[in-house]
This record gives sequence, structure tokens and C-alpha cells, in this order.
Amino acid sequence: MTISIFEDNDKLRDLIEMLIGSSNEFLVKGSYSNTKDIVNKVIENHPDVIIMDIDMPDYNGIEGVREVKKYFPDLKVIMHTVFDDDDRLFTCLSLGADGYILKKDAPTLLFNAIKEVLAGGAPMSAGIATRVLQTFRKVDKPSNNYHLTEREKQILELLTKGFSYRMIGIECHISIETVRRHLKNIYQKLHVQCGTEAVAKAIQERLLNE
Amino acid sequence: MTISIFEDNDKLRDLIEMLIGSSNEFLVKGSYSNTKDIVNKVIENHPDVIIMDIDMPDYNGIEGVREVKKYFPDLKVIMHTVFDDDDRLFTCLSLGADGYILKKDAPTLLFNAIKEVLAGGAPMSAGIATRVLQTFRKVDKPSNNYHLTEREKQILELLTKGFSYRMIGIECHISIETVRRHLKNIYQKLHVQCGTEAVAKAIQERLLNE
DNA sequence: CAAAAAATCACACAAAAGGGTTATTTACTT
DNA sequence: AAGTAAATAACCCTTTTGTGTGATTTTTTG
Repeated sequence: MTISIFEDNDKLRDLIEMLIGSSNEFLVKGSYSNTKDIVNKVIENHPDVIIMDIDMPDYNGIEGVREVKKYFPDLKVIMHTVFDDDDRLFTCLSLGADGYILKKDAPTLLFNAIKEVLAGGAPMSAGIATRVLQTFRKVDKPSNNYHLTEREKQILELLTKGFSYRMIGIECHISIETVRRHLKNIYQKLHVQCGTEAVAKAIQERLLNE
Repeated sequence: MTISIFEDNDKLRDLIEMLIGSSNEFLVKGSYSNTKDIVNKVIENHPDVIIMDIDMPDYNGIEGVREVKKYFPDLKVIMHTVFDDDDRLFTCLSLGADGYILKKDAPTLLFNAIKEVLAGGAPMSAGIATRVLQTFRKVDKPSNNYHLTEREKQILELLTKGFSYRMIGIECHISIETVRRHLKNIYQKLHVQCGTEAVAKAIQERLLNE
């Protein structure tokens, strides 16, 4: 199993190289201080895993993952960085990074991460993993605090599909006046002023029974 | 550090109890075959971590996490189950589960998971973690297939916030006529007939730069 | 059963939305 | 320098929305 390293701190790069090279499982092939021309470097070394720093001069790690994943979506990339802000984290994940290890963790964790990623896992530093799970948490709750009735939800749903008041009336076999009345009540309950705002709120807060 | 176990398979429960109890770091306090009355059981044992099976008779693990997290959001809960379907996985995560370990993994992994969760991490089986990261991947692309310009996105975003044409005009320092024109173009590009439908599409397909 | 909640319909009126058409000014690209 | 895409603006006209006010009928529930 071969590893390529992209890291602009010379000392750290040497350290990682040594750490990985000293095992008889992995071989370091390719070690660079930025991601310039990364695609060709990958073609040249065909590594199984890439260790990728983020902050590097000119050609940084984010562009690195983007390029590499564009041409080799299955090649494993582990981010190895000091940054633990949500912005960079989720950018990297959305670009297809397979792991995200902070530099403040012990280097042995990086070593384990390589094994883990090769075993099909997604190695993450403790705090990172928690942050990732956190994003799922809020999604659940707010289901229905506005006490919309079933009929109101149905009408709101038709509205999100672009139905006009008249079309909603036909669909629900009621007069357009009743549709008005329902929507009037809905807007009050949601504390919104118009249809577009209601639709936005309904979708964002998952008020409908998809 | 004390652990409670919810697992309906007697043999497995004994095994986990033994595994955990044999260390001198953890103490098993409370071991049950379903989640009935789980809140009182937690009050009684005040564990630091809960190991939670999903498939249990009558009061299952999903209701378990829901209840426990409702009253003790900071109490760590590790799911330990045979199920690796997305449905149950993401339900548990959205309810606030702190880890998700499959039973097919070695019991030692469960042991490590306890340590990891106490260290602020989010232990997951290899395949699970990958699945979780996968959800971020697709989120990135679809951003702009409709070739909306920046200005158009900006106006569409204001529309989702319930701004009227007139308000949008004021906000963007342009005449209401220009707002109309932009929205006319937007509706054409999105293949929709009206504002509500456009807003629904914009949010559902993540067309805006939140 | 009686009260409350939900669903239904009506009318009037002002404001907003949406379609058609045309045209000018920037800004970027070849 | 010419061409294209984007942003800007205006006018006309019809339909749709949204609000105020009031009322009747079902359904649910204590």
C-alpha cells in the first residue's frame, strides 16, 4: 500500500514520512509541499491513500481534493490540518474527502486513520465526528409547532407545488373562497405575510408529511 | 464511569456486561431487555454512557434514544445494532445518538467506542461513517444547473424571504420593473409558473448560496 | 348533549403578481 | 471592433393574492 503526502511544513512532512515508512505495511511514494499539478503526480505515483494538508502556498489542499476526486473519485484522501472550522470541514467533505484528522491529535492517530480508510472507514478526529453528527440533530424536531390541521397541510403542500388558489380548490373539491380562508389561517399560524414565505417556511422546517 | 445496557438478547447482554465489567475503568450499572420506563431507569442508575440495541420487544431502542435525549441531552448513547439501513441510521442520528456500532464488528470495537464517546468523539463502524460522509457529497454539486446569474439568485433568495416585488426593488436599488423582468427570466429558467413554485424548487434543490 | 374546533362558502376591495413587448446600458469574450 | 450575456427600465393589461367581515355546516371532544 502506497501513500502520497501533500504538506508544506518540511519538518512535519519528514516526520509523517518516517512514521509511515517505518512500518512494513505502507510505502511513501510522492511527497510534496503543494498540490500543483496534483493529477499528474497521482498518475505518476498511483498512491492508495493521500495525506492532504489544507494550508499550502498557491495550490492548497482544498483545490487538491477537488482535482483529485474529479479524476479519481475512489482514491482515498485524508485531510490533515490545523483548521477545525465548519466552513473548511464541510467544504472538504462535500468535495469527497474520506477522512479529516486534526494536527493537534497524536501522529499515531494519523497512522490508524490510514488503516481505517483502507478498511472502508471514514476516520475523523473526535471533535470533528461529533460536529458532523451534530448536523443531523437539528433536522428532526420542529415538525409541527404551528398546529396546522391536516387540511391546512394539504393545501400548503399544493401551494408549494405551484398550484394557484383556483387549482387548489378544484383539487380539493372546495370553492376558491374556502381556499382563501384556509390560507388566511395558515399565514396567521405561521406568522408570514404571503404564499412564498409560507412555502419557504414549510419546506425549511419540514412542516409537510413527505 | 458507569454504563447502562439495553439489549434483549440475554447472551449478548451478558457478554457485553462481562466485557465491560472486566475492565477496571467501567462499571455496568443497569442492564435491561427493553427501554420501558427508561427515564426512571436512568435517574436511578445515572450512567455516563448507554449501550442501546434497536430491535427490542415493545419498547425499542429508537423510542429509547428519543426519550433519553429528551430529558438528558448530554448523556452519551451508543447504538449497537445489526441494522445498517439508512432509514434507522439517520433516524437515530437525528434523535441525537452519539455513536453507531454494528454488531457484526468485534466486541472490542464496542469497548473502544465507549472510550471514544467519553473523549467527546462519535464512534461509528467503518461502513456507517462512510455512509454519513456520503450524505455531504451529493449536497455540493446541484448548485446551479439552471444557469441562474448572481443577481437572479439574490432576487430569488429575497423572494424566499417573503419580500414583495416592490421590497426587492428597494433592497437591490432597482426599479420594480427590473425585478419583474428578473423574476420572469428566473421562472423561465426554472420551468415554473409562479413565485411559490420557484421558491419551493430553489430550496429543495439548494439553488441558493445559503 | 353541548361546546369547541375545523371546514365550508360569500362578497368587496386594494395590492401584488405575472405575461407580452420593447429598449438601453454595461460588461465580458472573441 | 463586433457580438453576446447581463442588468436595467417602462407600459399595458389580466389574473391572482391577500385582507376584512360575516356566516353556516360538520366533526371532534369533554
